[in-house]
Amino acid sequence: MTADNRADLSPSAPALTERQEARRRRILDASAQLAARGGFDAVQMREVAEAAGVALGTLYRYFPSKIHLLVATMQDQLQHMHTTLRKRPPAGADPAERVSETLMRAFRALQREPQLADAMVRALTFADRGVSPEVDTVSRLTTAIILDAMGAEHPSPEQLSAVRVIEHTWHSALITWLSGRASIAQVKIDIETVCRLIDLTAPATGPAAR
Amino acid sequence: MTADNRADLSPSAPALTERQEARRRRILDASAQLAARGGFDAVQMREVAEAAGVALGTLYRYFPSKIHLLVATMQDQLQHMHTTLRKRPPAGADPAERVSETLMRAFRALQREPQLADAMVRALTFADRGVSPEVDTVSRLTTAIILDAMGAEHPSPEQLSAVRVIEHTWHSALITWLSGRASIAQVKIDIETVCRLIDLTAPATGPAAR
DNA sequence: CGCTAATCTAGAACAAGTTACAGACTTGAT
DNA sequence: ATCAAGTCTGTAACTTGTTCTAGATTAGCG
Repeated sequence: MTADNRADLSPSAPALTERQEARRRRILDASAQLAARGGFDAVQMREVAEAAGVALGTLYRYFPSKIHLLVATMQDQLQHMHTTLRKRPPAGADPAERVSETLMRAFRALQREPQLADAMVRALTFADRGVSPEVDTVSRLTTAIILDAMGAEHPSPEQLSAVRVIEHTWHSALITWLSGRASIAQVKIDIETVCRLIDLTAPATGPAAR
Repeated sequence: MTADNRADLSPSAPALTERQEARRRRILDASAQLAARGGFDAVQMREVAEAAGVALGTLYRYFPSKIHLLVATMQDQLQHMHTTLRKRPPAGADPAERVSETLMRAFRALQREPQLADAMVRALTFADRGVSPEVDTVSRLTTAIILDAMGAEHPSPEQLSAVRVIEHTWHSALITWLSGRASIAQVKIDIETVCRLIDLTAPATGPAAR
């Protein structure tokens, strides 16, 4: 049913043919599958190409580097997550609760495929200037998810700053968890801590506000 | 004067001879110099070895991977920074101000050698489990710097959480700046925003408190 | 259909991180 | 001073990301 929900993501893309769309999908799937097995290192370009039934040169035509490929994989997964989350919005009373609930839900999803998470997050933070547009897309998706959870249609600049800081914390906390330097509980605490910033920047919330 | 201020950093190290200490230093200096020129990519193990006047195998004996080398380089630089900062403590009135002042000072230092910053920060966030101990050392150093700025001798668990979130934001904001996705001004805002968490967790500060 | 440009394939080649190894040099203990 | 163990050097080989090339296929168009 959700056949073409990425159409508006890259308006610069020159409209792929059906076979090309299929190739792209095979590549992304192969990437995710290899990543789920062995993390970042297991996503080897030759293996991705073979698993996707595509020549190495073609793989590089679609994704100009391993980092591009993995960031695109992350885009793909985030999209899933976003639609999933929209179906069951968080139930918390205030925005801070809803955001941390949402992020913890995402976190639990990542825990189910820690190796995949490893590959995607490492690629994301390792990406250099050449991948900025793609990384930015991921960032915008993440922002959208958080704003959704907050229920902020027209966020103030202050709220946007808070969201940025939440994103920073989210990425960095994931990294500490993935590299075994922080426990799941620790990540939870960090997320809840940073979400307190939302209350701090809330513009007169509550029923009797204004 | 500050001849041996890293003695207590790695009690597990098996006491190097003088020549070995000198080799280690030459390697770290070569690493920092190459990094300052061309960032992460310019730190090539063969070149580091040559610049340090050491065989490739020896380089790998001292630092088992490029990531280890760059994380150690970061340790080294952080140490400098810490002693520098201790000389002129931040002047702000409340802890949040002092911490953001300190971090902004560190940020300005990094701006002077953006390529070096790139190499170190990318290595830090790309490091996997095998480098955890070293990355942890860097993290502890950073924590110490922040706690120093806060003036918190015996931080509460809540305060420690805030510090962790500040560190997350610090690292991730640096990355967005290094990859050209955020301006210097943006980083400043993010740091100031996250530092507000400190007030939130302050245990009865000020003379007339409680 | 037949042409042309773009795309795809297979495979070689190159770059840089990492490993392996044989022989020379240091170190520390006796 | 001498010996054993450990360290360092120089160099080649291996791995995986990336680039390149020549020829086959495909897509769009008249």
